[in-house]
Amino acid sequence: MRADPYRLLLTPLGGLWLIDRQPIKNQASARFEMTVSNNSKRRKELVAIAAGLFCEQGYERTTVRMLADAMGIKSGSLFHHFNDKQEILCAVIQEGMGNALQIADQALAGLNDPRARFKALAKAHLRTLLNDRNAHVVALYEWRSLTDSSLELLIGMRDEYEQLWQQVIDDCVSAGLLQGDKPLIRRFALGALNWTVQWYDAEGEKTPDDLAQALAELIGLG
Amino acid sequence: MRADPYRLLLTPLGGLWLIDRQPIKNQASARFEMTVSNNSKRRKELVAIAAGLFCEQGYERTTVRMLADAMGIKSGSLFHHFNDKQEILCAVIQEGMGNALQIADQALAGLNDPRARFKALAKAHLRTLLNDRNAHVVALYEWRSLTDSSLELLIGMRDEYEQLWQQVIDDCVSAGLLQGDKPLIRRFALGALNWTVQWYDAEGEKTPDDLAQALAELIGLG
DNA sequence: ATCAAAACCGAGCGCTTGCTAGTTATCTGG
DNA sequence: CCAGATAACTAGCAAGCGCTCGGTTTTGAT
Repeated sequence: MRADPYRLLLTPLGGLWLIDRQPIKNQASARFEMTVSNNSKRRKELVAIAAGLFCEQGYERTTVRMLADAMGIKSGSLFHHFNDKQEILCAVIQEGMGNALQIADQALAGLNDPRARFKALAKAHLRTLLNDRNAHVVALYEWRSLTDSSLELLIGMRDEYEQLWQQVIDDCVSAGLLQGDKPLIRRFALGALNWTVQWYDAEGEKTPDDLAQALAELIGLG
Repeated sequence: MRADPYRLLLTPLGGLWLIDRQPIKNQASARFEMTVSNNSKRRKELVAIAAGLFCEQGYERTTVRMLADAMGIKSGSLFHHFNDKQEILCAVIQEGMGNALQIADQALAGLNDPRARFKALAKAHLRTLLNDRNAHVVALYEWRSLTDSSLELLIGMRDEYEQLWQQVIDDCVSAGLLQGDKPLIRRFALGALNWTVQWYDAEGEKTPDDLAQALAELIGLG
């Protein structure tokens, strides 16, 4: 599963891209089968703190002692909440992905016009990407440290999200608003959007919505 | 310098994006001031091997013993060629960046038409990105493990490359071929292109040139 | 053939890592 | 007010880490 480093990559905004991967048929939505060992409120706080550290320093360079310090506990106590360090990483990414899926669903609800759906999805994408930035940056950089089973869970969520985008783009092509290779358009669009995580300045003048609008205009969907 | 994890990110294709960073004025080209301690042929081989391992496993998870094994030497001997582990990482990224700059220069030489220059640069970008993929993936994922001085060197090269792109895009806007915020267009375009490193399948039917052409068409420069 | 430089080896030091075990403190519902 | 569950602490182990160092082999120009 980890053989080819290029073929499987986890992207911000919960995008685990696996080339030519068929969506798992009829699988129950991954976001409702959270079989995490512990879902307490305290755990959520800890996950948020971990997200910050992992984002800042990287997963491998963040020691359990650093995590514990930031959480105000001793390193041993950490393992009361999580079975191992990797589980914390998984929880961080899962959190970000879950939010992304939820927000995308909401954004599309009730919209029918392909152009409007594209814009709404792009805005939702950037909002969640830049809002849960810690989690998405961690997802981008650190997915390789996940165990196979964690990866599997997250890939399920990725597939869902990917489907959402592909449908919206397919509809735009069907309506004659876009032309070209449909999966390729999805990849270019998500590439442009995901890349914002690398340069977006929250203090700057442009809002995430502005960026989404600008991208739509660039590809003739303004 | 490492304070805000969002503001400074190293991208594939030698893009170290630093928000609103002014290009260093009149600085001698970084690619000719290779003040590396050792530039032997053997070293180049070792760097290529390291690129593969770093790409596959990540920098932190690749131990000096793994590197040495792959190189057919003992771990102690490694430090005859490099002062420390980080220097190997820097060398890997530097190699990729150097090639990218060289190829981009060549691609633009003699071309005047803005549209042709855009396409040529996009093609050069993808060719080098997917050709030196190991190095660029490492640059994307592992830049945070660089020391400040290594980072400084690479940022110089990044600035050069960034300037190249901005000029080509500015010319397209001036010629009326594109419209919108010029730096934003650059970022979207590079985002779409750089993201290919995440999903491109060398065995597939599309060549890097095909992808560059498809992107040009998507934004109306076909 | 010579010999200095370059490359490599073997052994291991000092330190950090993730994680465990056994124990204590704190909270919560009946 | 107490019993049980949850949370945190103390102390440290075993393994692995980057890296050092003195000595040996290989290489290549003369």
